Amino acid sequence: MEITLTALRGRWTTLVVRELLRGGRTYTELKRALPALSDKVLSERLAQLVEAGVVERERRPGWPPSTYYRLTPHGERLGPVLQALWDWGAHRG
Amino acid sequence: MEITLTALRGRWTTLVVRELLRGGRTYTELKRALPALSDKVLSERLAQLVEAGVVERERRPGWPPSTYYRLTPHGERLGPVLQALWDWGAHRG
DNA sequence: CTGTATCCTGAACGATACTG
DNA sequence: CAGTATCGTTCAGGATACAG
Repeated sequence: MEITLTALRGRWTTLVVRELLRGGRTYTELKRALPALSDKVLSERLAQLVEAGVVERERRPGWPPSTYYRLTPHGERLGPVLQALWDWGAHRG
Repeated sequence: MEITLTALRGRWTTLVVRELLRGGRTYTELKRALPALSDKVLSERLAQLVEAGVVERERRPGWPPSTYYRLTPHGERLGPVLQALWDWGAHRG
C-alpha cells in the first residue's frame, strides 16, 4: 500500500490520471486541460506516473513534434477506484 | 473532488484512517500502532481528519487523561474505497 | 497521558526563461 | 511542440523540548 501512496503522491497527480482516463492525450492537450499546472509540474507528474507503471509515453515522429500519453492497463484499473474516492468526497458526511 | 484531496492529503493520513477502521483508538494506542509518526504529525493528521468530518474526538474524564478517536459514519464509508486503493497498489500491473 | 512549541529538512509547487 | 533549467515559496514531515 506504500506503493499506492508513492504512485499517486502529489496534489495534481490524480487530476492528470483523471484526464487520461478519458483517453490518450498529447502533452499539449493535457496542458490545455490542466491550465493550473506549469510545464514543470506537468512533466514531473507524468514522469512519476510513467515510472510507476501507470502511464505510457510514446514519442511520435514527424513535424510538429508530439508526445502521446495514455494509461497502461494497470493505470486503467485505477478508474473505478478514483471514481469511488471522488464520489465519497462529493457526498456530504 | 478537491474535497477528497483536502481530506486525505498527507503521506500518513490514510494510514491513520486505516488504523481507525479497525475500531476506535485512544491517542496512545494510535501512537503505538504507528510508531513512525511523531507526536506532532499524529496530532496534525487527527486534527485535519476531525476538521474534515472523518474522525470524531472524545475527551474522557478521569485519570490518567485519555482521548478517544473513532471514525464518523462518513469516515466509515471510506473503508471499502481505501481498500480498493490498497488492492490496486498490491497488484503488480 | 495528550498534546503544543520550536526549529530544521526536503518535497511539491509556481513562475520565468530557455533548448532540441 | 515538448520539454529542461533555475530560483523562490509553501507545506508536510522529523526531532526535541516542554505544558496542561
